[in-house]
Amino acid sequence: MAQRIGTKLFVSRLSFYTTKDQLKNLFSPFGQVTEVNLVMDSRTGRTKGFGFVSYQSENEALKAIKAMNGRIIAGRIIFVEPAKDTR
DNA sequence: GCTGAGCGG
Repeated sequence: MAQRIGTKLFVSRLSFYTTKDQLKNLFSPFGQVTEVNLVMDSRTGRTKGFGFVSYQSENEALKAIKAMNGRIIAGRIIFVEPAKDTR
């Protein structure tokens, strides 16, 4: 299977006030985002601090990773890496 | 009103 990226991106270490809309406009210019999902907590109704971003192609997803990995968002460092294809 | 490793529904 070798190294497979996948179109799903795992975005973590976000600020607790960052929303899905923020991620969308931050990851949109790097490629066509087909899906943006911010994981919410059922107890507080706020973000867990991580989410998922999907692109049309793996090359766009990989480009977004290199472009946004370890970048400053909302004054915090965010980690971007391919999500597990455990789906 | 806060916190801070991880892979959601």
